[in-house]
Amino acid sequence: MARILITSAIPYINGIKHLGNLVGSQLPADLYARYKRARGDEVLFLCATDEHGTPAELAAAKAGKPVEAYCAEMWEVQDKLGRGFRLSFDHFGRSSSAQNHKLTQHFADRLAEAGLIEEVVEKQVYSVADGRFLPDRYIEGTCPNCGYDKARGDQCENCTKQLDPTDLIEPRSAISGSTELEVRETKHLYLRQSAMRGELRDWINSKTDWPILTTSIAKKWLDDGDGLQDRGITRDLDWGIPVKKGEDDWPGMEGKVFYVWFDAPIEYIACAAEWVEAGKGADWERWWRTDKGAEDVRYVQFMGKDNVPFHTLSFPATILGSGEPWKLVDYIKSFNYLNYDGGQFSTSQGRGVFMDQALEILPSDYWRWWLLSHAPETSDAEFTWDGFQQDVNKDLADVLGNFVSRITKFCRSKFGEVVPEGGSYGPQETALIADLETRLRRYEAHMDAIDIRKAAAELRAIWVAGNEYLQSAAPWTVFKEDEERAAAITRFALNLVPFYAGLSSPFIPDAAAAMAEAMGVEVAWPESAEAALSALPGGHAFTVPEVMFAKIADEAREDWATRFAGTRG
RNA sequence: GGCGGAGUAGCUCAGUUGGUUAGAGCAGCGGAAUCAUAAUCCGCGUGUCGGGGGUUCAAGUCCCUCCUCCGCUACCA
Repeated sequence: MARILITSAIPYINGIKHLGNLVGSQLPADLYARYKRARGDEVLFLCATDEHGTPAELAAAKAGKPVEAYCAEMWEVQDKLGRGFRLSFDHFGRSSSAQNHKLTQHFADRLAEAGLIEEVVEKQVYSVADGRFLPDRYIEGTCPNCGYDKARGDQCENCTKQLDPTDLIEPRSAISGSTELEVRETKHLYLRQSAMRGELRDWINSKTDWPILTTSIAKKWLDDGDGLQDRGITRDLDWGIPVKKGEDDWPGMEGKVFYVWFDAPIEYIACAAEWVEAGKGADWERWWRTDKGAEDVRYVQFMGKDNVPFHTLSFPATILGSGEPWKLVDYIKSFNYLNYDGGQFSTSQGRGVFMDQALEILPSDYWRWWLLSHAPETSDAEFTWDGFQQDVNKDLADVLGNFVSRITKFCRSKFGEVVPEGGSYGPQETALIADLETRLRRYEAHMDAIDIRKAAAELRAIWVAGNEYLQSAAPWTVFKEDEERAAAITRFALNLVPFYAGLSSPFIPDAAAAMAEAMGVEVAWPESAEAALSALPGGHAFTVPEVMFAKIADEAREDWATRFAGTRG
C-alpha cells in the first residue's frame, strides 16, 4: 500500500471561486485522491483557504467587517461549497491558523540562520489617506507612454508597457482615489533565492517526468535575464503572520507581516498539523518529515499554471533552505485555463458560472463529469452551454443513466427485483469480460498517470460497452423463446451496474453511491472484470433506482446562458 | 518586446521516438431494435493537419520564417 500526499492549490479567501478555478486544482486533486483511496492506498488530501494580503483586507473593508471576521465567514462559505462539490479533503484548513503562524515563523528563523535572509531598505509608495503602503498594482494614473488614464503602477493595460509607480502622471490610490501619495522608506526581508539557484536547477532537472508546462515555467524563471531573483517575503500590512524569528521578535521588523506567498505554501504543511488538531489524524510529521516516516510518501500537487513559479521555486527554496528534512514535491500537475463562452471567466466582472450558482442549478456530478472530462490539460479549454448540455445529456443521461434504467426495469418486469438465476454465460459474455478487462487496465493506467481526459474517455467507453452488449444480446427478444438464457443475460448486465459504480466513483461519487445502493452493495474498485461481473449472485435483491440524471432541457440551457452572460447579481 | 503554450473534420479534442488509406466523441444523414430517461446499437468523414519555404525515400510529427489566439513577465494572489 502506497502513501500519497495530495495538495490542491489553496483558493484565495476573497470571494467565491468560479468553475475555472475549481477545475484548475481542487477538482482534479479530488479525482486523484478518490481514485487512490479506491485502489487501497493511504491518502492524505489537504486544502485550505489562502487568507492574507491586501485584497483580503480591502474586501473586508468593503464588506464593513473586521478582516478576521470576514475571513472566518468566507472560510465557512468555501468549506460548504467544497462539500457541495464533494471535494473529499481530509482537512480544509486556513492559512491564518495558529499552526501556520508557528511554522512560517519557524521557517523564517531557519532561513535566517542559514544566511538566506537579507534585510533590504527600499522605497515604496505610501498613501496618507488610506494609511497604508500601496502595492504597485493599487496605484493608478496616466500612462506616460500612451496617455491611458487608468494605467496601473506595474503595467499599463492599454499599451501593455511595464511601468514603475513613479512613472505615472498624476498618480492616485486605486483604493480611495487619493492623490496624497508619498514615497517612504521601509525595511523588508528578502529570501536569497539567487543563492540557491544551482540547487534548485539540479532539483528541477531531476524531474524528467513533469509536464512541459511545469518545467518550462520553472526554467524560465531560473535562467531568464540575470537569473533567479531574490524575493521580498514581508509586507507592511496589518493582516498576516507577524514577522518573527521563530518565537523571538525580529528587531526592526515590528508591525510587519510575512508576504502571503511566503506563508501560503507553508500552509500545506500546517494544514496537516491542523488535521491532527481537529482530531482527524494522529501524526502529521510522518507525512511531511522524511526523518519521521515520510521517506516513502509520494507527494503530488495540483495547481493552475499561474501558480507554478511559487511551487517550483519559492516554496522549494524555503524547504531546501531550511536545512531540515521536509518532504519536497514529487509531481506537479498543472493546468491551463477554462474559458467561458469565447472569453475568460471573470471574478471581477461576474462573468461565467461560480461554484454557488452551479450547485443551485444542477447536482455536483453534472459539473464534475463535464469539467473533468474537459480538464484544460494540454491547452486552454472552452465551456459553452450548448456543449455542456449535449455532453452531459449524452454521457450521463443517455449512456450511463439509461443503461442502469433499462436493465433494472427490464429485470423487474420479467423476473422481479431480484437478480435472476439459471442459464449460463456464453461467448458474448466471455468477449465482454475480456474487453472490459483491457479497458479497466487502460483506465487505471490513465488515472495513475493523471491523464484526466483520457481516463474520462475510457470510462465512457466502458459505459458504452454495456449498451453494446445489451443491444446485441437482446434479452427482450431471447426471453420469448429461452427464458433461462434471458435470465443469464440479465444477470450479467445487472452485474455491470456495481462494476460501473466502482469505476465511476472518482468522477461522479453521488451517482456511484446511488447505483451501488440500488444494487444493495458497497462501492468498490474491481479487482478484475471477471471477478466483479460475478459479484451479484442469482437471488440477490435490488431496487430500481430513480432516474439518475435528468436531462438538461433547451429552455433551461437558454435561461442559464442568459443569466450567466455578465455581471452576477 | 522576452519566454512559454496552442492553432488537426461543423463543434470539443486524440495523434509515443517522422513510416501503411490522419482518428475519437458530439452534431448531421441512413438503417436496426423496441428493454429503457423518444433513451440504445450499426453504418456513413475528398479535412489545403494556421500560411510559406526547407531536410528526407517518407513530415500533422524535424528545421527556418510569417500569421492568429492565450498565459506569464517577478509588489494581485
